[in-house]
Amino acid sequence: MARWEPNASERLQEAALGLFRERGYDRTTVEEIAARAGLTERTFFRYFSDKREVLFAGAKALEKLVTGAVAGAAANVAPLDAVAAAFEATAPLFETRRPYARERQALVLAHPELQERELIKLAALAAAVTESLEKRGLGKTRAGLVAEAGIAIFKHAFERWLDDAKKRDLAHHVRAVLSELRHVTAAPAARTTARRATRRRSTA
Amino acid sequence: MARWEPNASERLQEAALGLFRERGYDRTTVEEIAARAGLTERTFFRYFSDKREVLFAGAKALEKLVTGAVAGAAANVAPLDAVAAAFEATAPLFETRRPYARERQALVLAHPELQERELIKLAALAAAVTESLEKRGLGKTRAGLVAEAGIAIFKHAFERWLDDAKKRDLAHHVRAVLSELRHVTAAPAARTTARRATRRRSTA
DNA sequence: CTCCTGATGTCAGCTTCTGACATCAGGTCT
DNA sequence: AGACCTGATGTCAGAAGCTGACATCAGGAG
Repeated sequence: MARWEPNASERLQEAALGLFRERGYDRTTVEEIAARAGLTERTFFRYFSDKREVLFAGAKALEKLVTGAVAGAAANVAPLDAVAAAFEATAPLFETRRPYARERQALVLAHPELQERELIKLAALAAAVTESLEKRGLGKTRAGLVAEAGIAIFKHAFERWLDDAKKRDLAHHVRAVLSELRHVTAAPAARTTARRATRRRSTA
Repeated sequence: MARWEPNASERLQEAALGLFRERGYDRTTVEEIAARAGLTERTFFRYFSDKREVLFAGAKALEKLVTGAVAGAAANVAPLDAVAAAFEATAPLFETRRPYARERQALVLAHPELQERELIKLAALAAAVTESLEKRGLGKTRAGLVAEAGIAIFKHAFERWLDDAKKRDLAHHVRAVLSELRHVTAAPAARTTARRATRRRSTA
């Protein structure tokens, strides 16, 4: 028989989420979270470096999944396609949790401090993907751009997925958004139909 | 004669930067910053909503400049070009301050809490640009993608500009990075020379 | 049986940030 | 002129987040 109840971290996460739902994020203290989990404030801070972090426990797993997929992509796949495919591969992580994801999204959106944390997690993910791409031989800037484009695709795909009345899966939206990105970044040679030529400086 | 020394906000910014340089960010308290500026801690928090914010006073001006330029771009310019041009237009804001920008960059890079703040400022900028693009008739997702691509271009261009031994201006680097982005997001029809066809699902 | 380890608790303290209220020079209104 | 208002600042108390140092103690290792 163990000395303490197991799964302290999970208990803290559940307690936190419950309290945030009931009272809101700011009106919940770390002491209250710990108490609900049967622990003390000090122990909370041993598991999570700060109050926000309790909502981002899954970030490391996501990062590993994505970077692994990028690293494992066939060498002849275009970098952006490899990254998009890697994000498609995360669909199973979320598939069964759409209601939870929606609730979490609303919570984060309502609190700038949580948005900041989300943004730095995504930035860390972008950095990790960048590194994977550099190992495939891409230059630093290009690797960074592709990684950040991938993050942008993921963000918009995720948002669409959350709101999708037709309940199509995340991978579907990733493909759709990738297609839009390609459309919108395509070089502006001949746009729509009849237009006077646009004055263009030669880039690069 | 005024009742108080003028330019309280500027004095606080200077005091903060000086102390951060001398002792480091974490070992500087808000009370010390205020004291150096001849004010009290309470007054500091009247000018800046938190300790980090004192380093981001220029963000609003940057946002106005960029969104203004996007809104004022000719209607026949491709959205991504309009956004890139808007970022090129920010060059004068930085041109004379390369050493300061470098120091600030190092400070932010060394402190995750400052990175978070920088990221959310960029996200706000992206949101503002997105709105400008929507007014030009772009759909929500496309506007968001273009804005975020623009931010990515700006970030990498800025980094290159900081380190550029040849001291070329920011606009030059924006154009170069834009070109790289276009290259790297181009649809992968016929890549380099001899390759076996890549299996591709039809997107969208 | 003893010792060590590791998860937890206890406690004191610093810093950030906020609300409530006080102060008071200078301009405004009559 | 004199009363009054305004707005920038100061003072004070306190909540909450977070940290370092040290104590506790069940269970495993030897």
